[in-house]
Amino acid sequence: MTKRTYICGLDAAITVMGGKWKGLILFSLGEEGPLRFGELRRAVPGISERMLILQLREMEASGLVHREVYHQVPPKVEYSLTEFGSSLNTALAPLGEWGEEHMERIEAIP
Amino acid sequence: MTKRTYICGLDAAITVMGGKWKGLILFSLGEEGPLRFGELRRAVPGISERMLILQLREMEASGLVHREVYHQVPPKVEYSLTEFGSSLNTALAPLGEWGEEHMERIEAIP
DNA sequence: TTCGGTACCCACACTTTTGTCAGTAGGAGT
DNA sequence: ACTCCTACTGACAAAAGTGTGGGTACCGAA
Repeated sequence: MTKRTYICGLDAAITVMGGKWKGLILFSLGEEGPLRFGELRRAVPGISERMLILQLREMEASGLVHREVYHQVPPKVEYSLTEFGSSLNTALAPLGEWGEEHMERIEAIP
Repeated sequence: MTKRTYICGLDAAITVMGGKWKGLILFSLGEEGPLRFGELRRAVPGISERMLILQLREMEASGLVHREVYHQVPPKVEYSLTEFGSSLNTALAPLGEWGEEHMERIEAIP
């Protein structure tokens, strides 16, 4: 949130995909296409409703995801990746592969 | 730090490169080769000594960086990427490029 | 004897992030 | 009338992250 300019591209990228969850949300939306709130919640195990909403709001504000409201009862809201979000997702792919490859080693760290 | 298994590779990767700094440290070490503590501090603008040390300790424990002590006075300690750290750095490259490409858009977000 | 330079460590306080547990709207089904 | 369903919202507190200002050790130089 500091108004200064980022020191490099990686810095900027890390800022937009913030904490622990945004990457996973991006990943889920990329893999499974548009998802409604409840589906997304199930797609990202361990996240609380509150966290999911907060993250989605930020990602919407960043232009990473699109929020489509269907005026129904009970309510239905669908989240999907924008072009921007999709491009981030692509850039994130190698990182995901790296994680897969070194999964055992990473799990042994704590 | 939770002992459960990660839900995907991206999850695992995000865990090892933790917060805001580890990616930048990795990047600096990758670009400028082995660096001593003070040099690293200058290479990552805005980080405090305390943070740098904490992050380096964690990264050492994760096997991402190697710490080489030279028994001199005044002290000299050099940090460098391990193979493991280097591979993460490579996987991080596309993310850095993405950030560069969309820098303006990202800066306009807050 | 005092000072400079390097790489740290420690205690404390503050800020940000994350979790928990309630509660709301409003039409449909019973 | 009452309950169910979904997507939220809000208050509160615990946990994690981060900054600040000090201190330590060591040896050589002045």
